[in-house]
Amino acid sequence: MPGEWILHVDLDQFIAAVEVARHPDLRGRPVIVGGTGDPAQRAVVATASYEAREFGVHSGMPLRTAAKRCPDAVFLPVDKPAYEEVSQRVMATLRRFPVVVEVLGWDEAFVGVSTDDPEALAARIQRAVTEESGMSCSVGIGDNRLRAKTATGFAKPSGVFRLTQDNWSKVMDGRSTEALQGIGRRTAKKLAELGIDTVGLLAAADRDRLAARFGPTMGPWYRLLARGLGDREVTATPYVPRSRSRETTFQQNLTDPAEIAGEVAALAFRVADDVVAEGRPAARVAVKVRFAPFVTQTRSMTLENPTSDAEVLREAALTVLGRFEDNRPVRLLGVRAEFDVTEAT
DNA sequence: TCTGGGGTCCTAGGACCC
DNA sequence: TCTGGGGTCCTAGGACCC
Repeated sequence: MPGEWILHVDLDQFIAAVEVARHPDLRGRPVIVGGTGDPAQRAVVATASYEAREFGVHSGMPLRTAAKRCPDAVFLPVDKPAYEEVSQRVMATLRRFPVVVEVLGWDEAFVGVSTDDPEALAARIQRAVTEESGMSCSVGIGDNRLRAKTATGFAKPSGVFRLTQDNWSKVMDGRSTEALQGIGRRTAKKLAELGIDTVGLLAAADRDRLAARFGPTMGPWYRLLARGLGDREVTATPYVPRSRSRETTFQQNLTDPAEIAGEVAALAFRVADDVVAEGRPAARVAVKVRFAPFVTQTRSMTLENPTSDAEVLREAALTVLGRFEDNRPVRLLGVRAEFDVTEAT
């Protein structure tokens, strides 16, 4: 009987790769994609090519900072439709194999498969993706989702790596807890304060102590993560979104209340379009305000009745906006619609 | 680090109800 | 009701991921 495997397929430097594929003269040069492509604007790096990463440029970094670190880089605007198109082509390639494909985002997917030779399948997938879309990808092989996804990190760029119960401890125990998907900088720091600064120590940590510090769900879950345990299920069932949101950071802070209200109304209309497209009514409306210098607050309300009506959503957003008391300059505004979670059968 | 945009899930306190 | 315990909803915020 062939073994059950999970492959995590992750496109290398995806956004930068799409740009290089259509501008071949950029190959080998530091390419940085983000915002409108103007490094003087308030925006951050969406993706940097490996050449740009050599200069310490990474995703999430302000474009301004990226420009200082790598002044010779080519800066390009984010072109969502272009990335979506390439992404769909790649996913179609994956679906052509006798596997279950679960799409996680533009540039990654889980593949569930029954095979005796996952490495051979990974290599075939890499070849097919490159031939059909010009993208290179890395593949993590695991006996569950967590291990497959973690393995991908060791496969980059364009390689294959297998992580299972057999080698998890050997590979992971000595690493920082931040190497685990789900543990970020903040949690790693809190863990370190408890004397837990490696995956191995977290795997052996006391359950009750973790629960006392991080809550009954998160505490014990961190311990499972450290042991490499997790879900094995891969499903092709389309994901049902919980919310839709739109937000904007302004190049200049807003101070005029009428202008702020106007922007919130405009965002509410955009969200309403998304709600209509989703085909399910919104049950809740939230407004997010980031005041200068960088203080973020949210206010929200549950609607009397779920609705897709743009006017009702706009009214609700403005009502919620009225509940903010701060009147410092506004750097960002956002509107989110939340759907009721319907019980799937 | 003068710090985007679009998401998800968990926690915790108070309201409210029985 | 000088007052318990449990369940659930609402709201705000935190953390994380790509």
